[in-house]
Amino acid sequence: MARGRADDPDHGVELLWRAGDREPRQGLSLPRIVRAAVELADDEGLAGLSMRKVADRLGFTTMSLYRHVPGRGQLVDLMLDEVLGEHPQAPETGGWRARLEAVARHAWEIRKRHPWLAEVRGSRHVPGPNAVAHYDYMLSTLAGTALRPSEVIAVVGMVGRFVDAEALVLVETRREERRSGVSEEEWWGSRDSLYERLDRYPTLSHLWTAGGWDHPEDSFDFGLRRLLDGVEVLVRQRDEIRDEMCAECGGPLEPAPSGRPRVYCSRACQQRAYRRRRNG
Amino acid sequence: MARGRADDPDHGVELLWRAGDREPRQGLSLPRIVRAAVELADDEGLAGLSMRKVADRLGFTTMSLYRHVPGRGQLVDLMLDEVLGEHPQAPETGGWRARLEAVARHAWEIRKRHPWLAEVRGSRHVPGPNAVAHYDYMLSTLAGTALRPSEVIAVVGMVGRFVDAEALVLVETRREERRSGVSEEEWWGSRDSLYERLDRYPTLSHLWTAGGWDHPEDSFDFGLRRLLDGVEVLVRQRDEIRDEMCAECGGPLEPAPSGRPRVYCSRACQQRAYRRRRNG
DNA sequence: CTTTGCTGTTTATGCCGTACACATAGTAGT
DNA sequence: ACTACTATGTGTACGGCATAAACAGCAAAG
Repeated sequence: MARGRADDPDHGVELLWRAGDREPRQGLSLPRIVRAAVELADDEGLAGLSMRKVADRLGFTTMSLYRHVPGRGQLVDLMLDEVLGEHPQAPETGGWRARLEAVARHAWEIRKRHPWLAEVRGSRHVPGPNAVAHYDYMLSTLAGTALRPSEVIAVVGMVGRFVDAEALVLVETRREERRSGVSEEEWWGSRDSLYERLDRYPTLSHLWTAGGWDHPEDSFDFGLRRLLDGVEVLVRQRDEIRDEMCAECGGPLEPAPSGRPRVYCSRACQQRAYRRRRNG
Repeated sequence: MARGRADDPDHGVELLWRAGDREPRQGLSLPRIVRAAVELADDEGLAGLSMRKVADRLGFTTMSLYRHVPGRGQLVDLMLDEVLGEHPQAPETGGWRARLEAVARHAWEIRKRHPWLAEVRGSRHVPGPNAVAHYDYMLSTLAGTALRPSEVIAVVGMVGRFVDAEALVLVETRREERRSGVSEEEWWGSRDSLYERLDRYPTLSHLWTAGGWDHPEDSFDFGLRRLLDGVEVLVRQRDEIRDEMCAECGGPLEPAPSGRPRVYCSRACQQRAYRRRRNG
């Protein structure tokens, strides 16, 4: 096995989704390689992850890895699913907002433990079972709202990108601090030759003297709150619309004589929805 | 010149902020290097930007570049400011929301022209004059609101990261499509071996059959709207608070007998604010 | 006329991913 | 029991990357 060329995605799917491989008592094995790679990336970041170093860590030659993994790219895919498997989503209760916030904070925690997660780039990473489980759970937080399917997907995508963007700045500052031995604050504090030239920028100067940089907001908390507020605006909007129209055909909804809120405009629509739910 | 080592940030400041260098009629020069590098990155992305290729494009040897630029990192800093200089911020009118949206869309356009902008990583890029001008303008859009200084800064940071995150997925898909000759849609459409395994994920399946992926939201437009909605919630909240307290000392505000909204609680506060505005 | 500094070149070091040919060992088939 | 095949690990090599260090030519300054 592992004979597929590095650019055969289907082989990657196979590697990701086959479960419970027996691990040989000695020698290399895919899970061992992946775990070593995760450790390495935790220590040195994704840029510091090289096939050579992974092999060294395991006490084998570089090329031995290629007997088990098609290449570096696929190794990263496998690492992704590995760490998501270590942090299963704990089902939360509450409204959509509480659950979505919990899911975002969970992703944030995972990225603090494995900072390289946010550094993974590329649009064609085959998701493994754990990644899909996470994604499905994120989607489920909004499934109960009146958001349209495409909107649910868009919101989840946005939240994911938000967490990654925040994690990315975090890991970058951390790494530069570790590499140079100079803290971010110190480094920027030493840029006098830069600050000398900033007088001519009015708003910047004003916010500076007003102390805007002295007690900055927590970037993640602040951003997450704004983001959820923005989603909430949309959810409320959709809820209002839902209250006025048929959930199946979108037609107008006459108020029920009983005063109880109606969902479908006719018995026909109600049954169509029921059948759709059974089949799909 | 250009004798500073690659890890001397002050030398980078010097390079970025000195204006109007005379360009020699022939031979290398910093502006020519930067322009060639921008062209290259436009074509091949930031990962495709190498000192070798820049030098080739100019018809010089690799090492000749190092006579003018300390290293690749500083070159990227210079490229950043170069392209921001090509797209000056057009002053917009309107409320904070219209202006902030315009500024975000402007940044989005720049990133579509120079996709590598979003790929620039690292927390210690010295900003050049054009970068600072852009930043100052972004800050100014919110200066008229009741947001606290730290909140203005946080919002601007969030918007910037949002645009970069969206630009990043765009450039990544584009590049993979160009590299492989297979469109994103085709590629994912060919992953049958993956889709076979997704039945067990309920929300995912439900949204799939509901057609959530058939007509996806425009990621940038959708996200920007949510984001601005979220900021608006905060602005409104702060405005309410502002209406109830003194803009200078934060103390309670008694309603004026005339009914006209008051801003300061006392003449003393009004004068303090006036003096502060004159000095800062 | 020589010294100095600016500019470009040459060579070399140490990373990286991975293609390819080879060695070895265990196993299935006869 | 002998053979052929397969799985697994190794060694060497190629092309690409950033950049350090030494060197060569040339122009202006002394």
